[in-house]
Amino acid sequence: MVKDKHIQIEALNDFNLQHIFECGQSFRYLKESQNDYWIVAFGKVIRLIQEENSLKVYHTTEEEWKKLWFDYFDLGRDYGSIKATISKDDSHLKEAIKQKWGVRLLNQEPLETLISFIISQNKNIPHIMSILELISKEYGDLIFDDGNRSFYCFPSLSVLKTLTIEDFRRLKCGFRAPYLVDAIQRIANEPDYFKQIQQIPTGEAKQKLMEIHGVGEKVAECTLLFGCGRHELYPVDVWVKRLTEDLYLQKDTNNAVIRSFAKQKWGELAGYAQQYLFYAYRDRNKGKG
DNA sequence: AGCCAGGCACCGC
DNA sequence: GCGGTGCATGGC
Repeated sequence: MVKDKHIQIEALNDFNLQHIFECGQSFRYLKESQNDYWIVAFGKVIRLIQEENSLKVYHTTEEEWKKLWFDYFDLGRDYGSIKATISKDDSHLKEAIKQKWGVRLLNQEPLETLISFIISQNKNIPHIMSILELISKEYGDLIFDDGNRSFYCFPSLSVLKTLTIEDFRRLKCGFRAPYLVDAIQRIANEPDYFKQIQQIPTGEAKQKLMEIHGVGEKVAECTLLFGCGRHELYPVDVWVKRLTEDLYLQKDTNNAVIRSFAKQKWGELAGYAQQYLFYAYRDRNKGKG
């Protein structure tokens, strides 16, 4: 159906485009049709078409796939064994994984992840996506245009650091505008900010991110889980709070207790458990408040 | 029309 | 430390 040049990836396991992109971890994709997605990251755009266990990837090369996208999709990891471990003796996870078997934790760019989750507070996913699209259209480079579809990359730090609170308000960020400016200024003013984050223990990295005005525990943990490879984190938002209380604990449990429960139950794999549970539970209950 | 959305800061105790 | 409240915006 699409005649352009592409590369072919074979023998994929535990991989489903819809599950990966619609589980709420990433915001810069466009669903062309079932099993056919455009993805914008790393200043590039690719189109992925999945059939069973194989994938056609357009607008990339074998080298680029190995260098960027393989790790982005976390393909070096055996999700079969992760799923077996976290769902052992756990009927809730067994059920969530049965429904959302193809989720993978994407290794996304830290800065874009942080900005995305600062914007995410008190918003739903479609609105987060539209704001990120606005920011990219206005301040990112046009990276693809075939007359039918066009895509803009997420702006670089050097561009972002020139934006003011008023700019972000104009981009519909509302009360988050000063948060975004504070985050960007701190990162721009500290050389290798995220390199440092990568090198320190998770708890310290979380504290450092929380120095940013407008970054609390949840945004810090989402940044670290989805953007810095800290797959042991179990970010507690309203849904995760609700589902953990509902399935495992009891109502009105303190968030710190929820996090320590997850750490004790799933250890280094808590982030995977969080994502399967979050996606399945939200799907099942959305609209019910 | 009013309520809600992958929270957070700020304010009273 | 904790619980309550306001916050910009858009979709329903």
